[in-house]
Amino acid sequence: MKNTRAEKKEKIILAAMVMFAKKGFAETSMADIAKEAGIGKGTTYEYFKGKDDLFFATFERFLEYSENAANIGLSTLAAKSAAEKVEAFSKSVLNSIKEAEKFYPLTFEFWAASGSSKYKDEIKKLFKDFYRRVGSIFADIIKQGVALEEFDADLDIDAFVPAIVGAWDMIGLQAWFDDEFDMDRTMKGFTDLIIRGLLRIK
Amino acid sequence: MKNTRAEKKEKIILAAMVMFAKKGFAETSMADIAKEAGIGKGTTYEYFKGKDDLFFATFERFLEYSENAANIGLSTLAAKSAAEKVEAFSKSVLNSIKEAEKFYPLTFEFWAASGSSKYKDEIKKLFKDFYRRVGSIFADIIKQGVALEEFDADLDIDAFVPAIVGAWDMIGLQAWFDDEFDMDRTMKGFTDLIIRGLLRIK
Amino acid sequence: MKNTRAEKKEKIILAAMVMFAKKGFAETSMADIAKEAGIGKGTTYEYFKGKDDLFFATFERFLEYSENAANIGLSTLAAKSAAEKVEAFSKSVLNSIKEAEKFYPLTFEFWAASGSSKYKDEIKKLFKDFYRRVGSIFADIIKQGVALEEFDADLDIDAFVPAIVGAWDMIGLQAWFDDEFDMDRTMKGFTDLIIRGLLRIK
Amino acid sequence: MKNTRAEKKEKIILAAMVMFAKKGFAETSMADIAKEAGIGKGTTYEYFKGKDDLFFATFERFLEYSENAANIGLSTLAAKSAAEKVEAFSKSVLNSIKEAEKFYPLTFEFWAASGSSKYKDEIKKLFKDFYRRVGSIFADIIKQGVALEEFDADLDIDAFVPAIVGAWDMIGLQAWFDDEFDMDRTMKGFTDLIIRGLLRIK
DNA sequence: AATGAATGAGGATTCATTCAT
DNA sequence: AATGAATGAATCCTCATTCAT
Repeated sequence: MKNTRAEKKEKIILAAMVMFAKKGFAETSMADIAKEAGIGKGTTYEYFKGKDDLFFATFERFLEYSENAANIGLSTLAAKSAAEKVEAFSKSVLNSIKEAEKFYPLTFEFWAASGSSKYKDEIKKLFKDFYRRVGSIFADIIKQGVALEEFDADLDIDAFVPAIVGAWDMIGLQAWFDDEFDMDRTMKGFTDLIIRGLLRIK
Repeated sequence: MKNTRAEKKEKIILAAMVMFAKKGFAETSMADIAKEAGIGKGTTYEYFKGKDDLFFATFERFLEYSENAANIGLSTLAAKSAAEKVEAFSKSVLNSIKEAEKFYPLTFEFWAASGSSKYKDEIKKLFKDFYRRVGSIFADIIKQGVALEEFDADLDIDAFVPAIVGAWDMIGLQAWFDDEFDMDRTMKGFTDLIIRGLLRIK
Repeated sequence: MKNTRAEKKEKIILAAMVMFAKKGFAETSMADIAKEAGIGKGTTYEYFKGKDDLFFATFERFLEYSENAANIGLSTLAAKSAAEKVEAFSKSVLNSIKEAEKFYPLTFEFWAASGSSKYKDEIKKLFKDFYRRVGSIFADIIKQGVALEEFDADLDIDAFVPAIVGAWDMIGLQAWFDDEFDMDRTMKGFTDLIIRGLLRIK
Repeated sequence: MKNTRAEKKEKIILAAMVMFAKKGFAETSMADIAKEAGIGKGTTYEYFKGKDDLFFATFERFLEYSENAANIGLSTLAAKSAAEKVEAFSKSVLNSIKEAEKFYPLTFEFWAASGSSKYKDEIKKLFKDFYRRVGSIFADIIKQGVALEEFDADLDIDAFVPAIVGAWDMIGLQAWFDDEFDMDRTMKGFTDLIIRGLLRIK
């Protein structure tokens, strides 16, 4: 097989994600990553220009995962009513949060990097686009509900959607801080409230 | 004046906040901070054990500010109805976000530090307590609304409140990523939706 | 053709000379040389033990060139008087300096290597022998002039010849430092002075 | 005493000269220099921006020494005739070459650096100016001889002076290559020849 | 109390060399 | 024979921290 190169690159990215999540970007040495990847210290530089470059690659991979998770959520919407779709999408989001839980600190690293790293501008832009895209997926679901006259037409959908998307992210964050935090209950309670707010008032 | 010592300590903390917000924790050198504070490099060590210690002090100061902001929000609730209180509190939160906008990247640093720094456990705990406290303030407002039979009694208030509190934080985050982000509109739209969800359905 | 191996070795040596002249020994990487030679990075090691070995081969080639130049100068001495021979030899030296001008920095590298490289002793020895040989060629010309009673018999020929040979080298060096340096005029003026010094005083 | 700083800087420059002369620039590590100077590894960076910067400082110091040597030679010219002055100056030059003998390989390093180092342009310029200045000192001596009608008026002094100056440098170089090289005899023979060439032919 | 000169641990990176293909 | 992917030794440099003044 000849795609060894791509596979090895992937292996390094994964090792970097593991280490960055565990020790943070600054505290992780290139040697740590090489060791985790099971390769020589110099080999990393055959695949990435340097630590910053590798970090950025890690970020891109992270966004890809997140994006895929959102799309998978979208694909599972066989639900009948709009409210059920909202509920289903929320559950899917929750699942992807849970899956990525181990890597949650990575998110912090990327957010922090948007404030100070060499690639801060690119990172900010990619985050912005990402949140917009996810928001737009969710907004479409709601807009369908409005079209079906299930949800109220007076809502400023594009306004509150970013807040909801953000709220989801923060459920993961609070779970990170609080071992007793009940993600399921919070997600359910929040989704119920949102749906109550969305529904047409007869 | 005798409280010079406390004042100087304060000055150093402030300088550290400025530099950490600008360059991030790892990229900020103790020399940077001393320079920003207008003192000698060695002096910092007369007031703090080391960089980590100073960072932690910075974090405590940050939480204090945030806590105060929430309390100030609380103190301004002269509104009549519960819905108006929710609205007023939201506005107050928005104001404090706007005020702290320049320091937003600091939040990233603290979150990131909860994942890897020397004080990660303390930071996680303090964050957890902070979010719980803010949540509890807001939950009380809603509970009053329920008591007044203005809000629905079936709501699982403690469940969704953390999500709402989180959403507020993320409004600041998205504004950080997106220069065109309209915080006012998002906050208003979100608050309206929440209130619709809270109100008793007659 | 069967001498491919020797040709390739030659190609590598030439590539090394080009790169060493351009970037200096230390700054030139084996990859630079391989690229310049149009071969694979590992191939160099099929022909040379390592970088030092290749450098030494480069030095030997350099001395060969220089030696040939001196001999060619010698072969062109059809001039009649001894003074004319001195003049003709000087001109020939100047020509070879001009031809090698592009490679002048190489000389520095070899001189420097005589001070610190792995092969410093060999290099010193070869340089010594080289200067002695060139000096001896020139000394013979003068001695012939003495025999013909054209030059003064009281001269300590073997004493000053090394200085003259050195002076020629330094004409190249000063031209390297000084773009406005007029090599022709300097060589002519110097040769005239030397010949005046050599001639018998009647 | 407060000039400790300048003294320490000097100490580092000296240590660097010793090490560069011994191992060459590329092979000398900053640790080598620090050790030779008897200071900590990091301290060097308090006084010099980096290795290149230190090297350049070393070069400047080297030129200063050389310049002083030439000027001292000039100041000792109490000789009567112009020929005696030429002789005296030559001797003085020889003395300074002998004194600097231990550091001779340093010259190679600087010459080599003029071909490839970061500061190559500055080094080339300083070398050019240096050789011009030394040449001009020597040319003045000869011109005085011409004015006194001791030396011939037909000589193209500015033309051959650089060659003579170069020859002096190369006497040191050949002594470096050849342990048996007799600097005194070469210098004497060369000077005699030059003077013969300079004198008016009656 | 305040300072900044001195320090050395630590880490990113380069590159000569090896070796499996 | 030719290659280039892999390696780790080696080194420059930064910076948190100490300490003499």
